[in-house]
Amino acid sequence: MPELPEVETIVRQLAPKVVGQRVQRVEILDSKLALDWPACLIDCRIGGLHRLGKQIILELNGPRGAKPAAEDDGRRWLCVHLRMTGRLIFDAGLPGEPSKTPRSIRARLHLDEGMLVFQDVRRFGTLRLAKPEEVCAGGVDPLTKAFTARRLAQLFAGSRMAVKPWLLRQDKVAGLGNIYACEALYLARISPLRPVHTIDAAETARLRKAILHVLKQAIEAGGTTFSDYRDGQGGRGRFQNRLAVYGRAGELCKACATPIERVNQSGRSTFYCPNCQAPLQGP
DNA sequence: CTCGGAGCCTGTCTGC
DNA sequence: TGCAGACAGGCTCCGA
Repeated sequence: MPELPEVETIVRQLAPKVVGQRVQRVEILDSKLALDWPACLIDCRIGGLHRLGKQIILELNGPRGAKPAAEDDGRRWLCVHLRMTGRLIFDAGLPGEPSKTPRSIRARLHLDEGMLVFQDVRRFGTLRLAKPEEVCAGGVDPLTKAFTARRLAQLFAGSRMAVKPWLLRQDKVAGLGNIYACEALYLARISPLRPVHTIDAAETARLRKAILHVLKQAIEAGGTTFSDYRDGQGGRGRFQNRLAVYGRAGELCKACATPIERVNQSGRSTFYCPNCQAPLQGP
């Protein structure tokens, strides 16, 4: 479940290792990924690596000496979406590594030194190559200055959705997933069941602050490893130890000792404290 | 337009 | 012990 903090962790770890390197060879091991692009990648230089919402973007500069067609500067973005169980791990290719290839490895990008391995057990993840202008940024990124309480209130306007499913909408706010949506609502003491149009200005400001706090803390902890997530070096996150409600149904709320409840919203689990996050107006 | 639900996947866990 | 079924969930697509 790589959400914003997990993707941010991966990007920060991988960037110093891969930026500046050239792509020597591309292996597509999962036919579901088979597209006609691998050849385009050969000899491209990785000019940058960044996060866009939950996506990992590899900026590729065209092969040296190639003459781009008119109105095409040859720049391409390789967009990696990890979805549920995807991993993007740098393998330095040190001698003595096991040669066996797990079935879950879907693609490998061989670089001048080492390689990027795209592994994904459930095969929900995607790889696609696009021109930068074709890549949609989605909603506002919570870590940017554009993510103000006023902006959040504007986005809320007109919707009657419950706030937790609303927070998962990447076209509104890009980067939140189930874990951090639950955690942020707990921190803001807002019920996940509340329709967004009932959330007032003070609560909106509180929620914005809670989202930022949770995301920053999670990035500091290297993300949350519930089961599948691994960082760019194959390591685990540490934020799972600090989750207040997610995955803790039946355990007691740290603030008021009320048992944490789990409900289903739009087919997804929501965890919350029914006392701290009372459906009707907070304290 | 808005919203909920199915479907995509496969490893793991639960219950008979 | 073995096996079927439920479950996990980010995102897209479809229908009410």
